[in-house]
Amino acid sequence: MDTEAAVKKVQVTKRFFNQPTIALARALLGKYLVCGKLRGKIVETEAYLYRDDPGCHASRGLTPRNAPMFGSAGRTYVYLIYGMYHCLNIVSGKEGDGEAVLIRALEPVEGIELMQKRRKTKKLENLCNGPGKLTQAFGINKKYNNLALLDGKLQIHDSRKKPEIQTSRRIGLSAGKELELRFFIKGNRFVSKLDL
DNA sequence: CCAACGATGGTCT
DNA sequence: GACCATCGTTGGC
Repeated sequence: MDTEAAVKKVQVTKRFFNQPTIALARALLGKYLVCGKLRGKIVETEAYLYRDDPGCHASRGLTPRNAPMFGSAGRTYVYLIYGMYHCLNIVSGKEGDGEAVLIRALEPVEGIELMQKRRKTKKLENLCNGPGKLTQAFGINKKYNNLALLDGKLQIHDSRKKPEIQTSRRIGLSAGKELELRFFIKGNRFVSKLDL
């Protein structure tokens, strides 16, 4: 009873984003991504690091595309992948580091009808169980790039629950595929891939 | 069930 | 011109 309504409106603090990238990738699990009336629980993330991570967009220096990654923590980095889909990241680390956390999957919570319409399917498990799917369901595109999450149209809301976290290699990379930098809520059926 | 493949266009060399 | 932090479909079992 209680707190469902109250918890909904509590954003994380600015301090929340100022933790090391891997810690943030883990801390984001169980939190809520909120965009207008849409709301989803974050169930899967990946960390992208500056040092010794050839899979990171920032690993070969600043370019026009990856510039948001070198900004301050708590901003978005949205880019187009395979000419069709967008990926949503949350910039992390210290300014100039070039690190970020990729949001890979959500458990749909509110605004499910709109998600179903945009994704052209009713099946809940198929609405947000992948980085390209969740941006489609939430209507996230390049216009959402390089925006501050605090007080913006995209927000992260808090949750007190501490989910049980499982790790694996990251998905879909050629370089840096061996690193154990994927994090997801154990047993959650909205995760993009359960094996590995 | 699952492996293979094509779509599609921005980004960087 | 090659690469790509993906996804839906297809065709096999």
